[in-house]
Amino acid sequence: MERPTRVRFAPSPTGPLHMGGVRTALYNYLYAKKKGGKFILRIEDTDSQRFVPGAQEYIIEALAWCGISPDEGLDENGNVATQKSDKNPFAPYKQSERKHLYREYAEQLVESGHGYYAFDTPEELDARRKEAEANKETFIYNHTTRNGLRNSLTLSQEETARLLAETTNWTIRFKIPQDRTIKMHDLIRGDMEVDSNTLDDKVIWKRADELPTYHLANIVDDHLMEISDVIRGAEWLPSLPLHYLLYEALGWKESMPSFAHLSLLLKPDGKGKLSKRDGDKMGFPVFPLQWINPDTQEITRGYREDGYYPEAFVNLLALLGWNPGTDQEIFNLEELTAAFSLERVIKAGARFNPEKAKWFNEQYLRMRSPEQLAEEFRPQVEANISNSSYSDTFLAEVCALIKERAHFSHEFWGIAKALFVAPEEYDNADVAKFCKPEMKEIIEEMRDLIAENDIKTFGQGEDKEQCCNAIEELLIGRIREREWKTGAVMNILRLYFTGNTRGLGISDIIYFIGKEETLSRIERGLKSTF
RNA sequence: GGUCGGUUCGUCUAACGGUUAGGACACAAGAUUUUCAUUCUUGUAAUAGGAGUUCGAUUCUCCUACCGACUACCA
Repeated sequence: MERPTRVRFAPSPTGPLHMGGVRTALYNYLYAKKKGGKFILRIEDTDSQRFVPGAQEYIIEALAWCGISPDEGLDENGNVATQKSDKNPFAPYKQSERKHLYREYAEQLVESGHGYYAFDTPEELDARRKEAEANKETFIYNHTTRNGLRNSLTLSQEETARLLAETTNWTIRFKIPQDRTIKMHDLIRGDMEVDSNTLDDKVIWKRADELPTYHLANIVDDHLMEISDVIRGAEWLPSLPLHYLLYEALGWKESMPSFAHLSLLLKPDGKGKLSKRDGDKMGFPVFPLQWINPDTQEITRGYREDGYYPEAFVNLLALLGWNPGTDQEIFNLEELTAAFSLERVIKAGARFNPEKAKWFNEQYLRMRSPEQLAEEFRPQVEANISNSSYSDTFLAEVCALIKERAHFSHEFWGIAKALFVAPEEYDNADVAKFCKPEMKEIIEEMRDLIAENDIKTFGQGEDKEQCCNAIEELLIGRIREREWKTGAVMNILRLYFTGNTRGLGISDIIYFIGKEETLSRIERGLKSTF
């Protein structure tokens, strides 16, 4: 029986969305699109203690930047939907606004014997755990211990009723069945089984804030929202047996979604999973967007602000733990959708490699047209030159020349600066190396050669290649004729043009700066270095 | 400690039980170039260890080691 594919990404608004979270969202999105289904966003804010202002907005913005916007969950204004509509039939999509729903199911579990009221305080439980630890035992809140604890199973009906009415710190726990082997299936990992006696009677509802815990809210909402497949991080694998039992106890076993658990993203070096600190330490972002901590105003860098294209970010994330089985590495979102399958998701954790991330961006940068790049470049030019009036064509031609020298478009100014402004100083080591006294006359002759000839440069009607070829023939022609060393001559010119002897080609520079500026820079160089 | 998951070049990964174990990033060398970068060519480099099943194991089973997650009235 095929049912419509409906998957959800269900983050908790406790801070900015980590790149691992974005990957989970991406895989959900790809899976949904591949199957012609729906990708749903649900905000899981059942932890009133850990709510962080702005986190929810951050999540929405990050998904939008990546181009993986949800089919359901947001209203026309881009906020989490609270009202039912054609687009959002299961609204609200935020658990705090669904809180009235959960208690009913928790009570249902108590009535059917799958749950009970527990009156233990956190301190009491903590003491029990410490005690067990001291005796080198493991404290499990289950059939071996629950009968010795304060709950509706051990207390009289009257006492239970009294505590229920008079106190507010009780919880509802799920009663894990005894001596069961729970057989589970994961779309990525295959079959697994767990002995129910190793499981804890988890809290599923808290009287203190009248909110469910993750486990209950998650199962109830996935059921109510008719979720067909749950694709989530591997950190949830240990709770899968509990979730199986919850579906069973609620009578929803038949419509239980299938599960897929994604492996974690690991640190580039060392041990453990990728964390915010690694990014700070090693100089790469861990978050899609910049995040400003509302309490401390501390700024955490993001891929967007670091100059990554969203396409590149999505591409590199997709290949971290999944591959198409071919040598293709560059995919746009449509191609990813077509190629994606959970069967090819890797079981092992993927170590993130910042170097490869840069390579991906470089690939996308090269795919962009000179005109697109010019748009990105113009603000840099304007920031460095007041009243600049360079044409789109000029900037586009510059971008075409320099695009292969950059990983990011924000590097453009640094690479192309010499095409806009004369160097302010000359590299001392280069001067010492190339500006030998005998070169002075040679450079003067080159200057005169340029001055005496009709040199076509940008905007003079001919295309760049023709102009540059002509310039090169003129200069190299003379150098050959006089049997000078090409490098010795050209590097001095480059030094005068750019300030050092590394970088752009001489004829390209002359083409862009024009004859007048060329002569002026040579003149100034001659005066300063001999 | 307990439960669960994982393990192929430094990294991401490919390989119906039969391959000289392939590709990419990074690195190195060479070629090209007026320099740098690009580009091209080449190279270094891996099946965690041990048993077993099999004619044959990276692939299947078990054990060991290591790594990770979880072990909250957090998600």
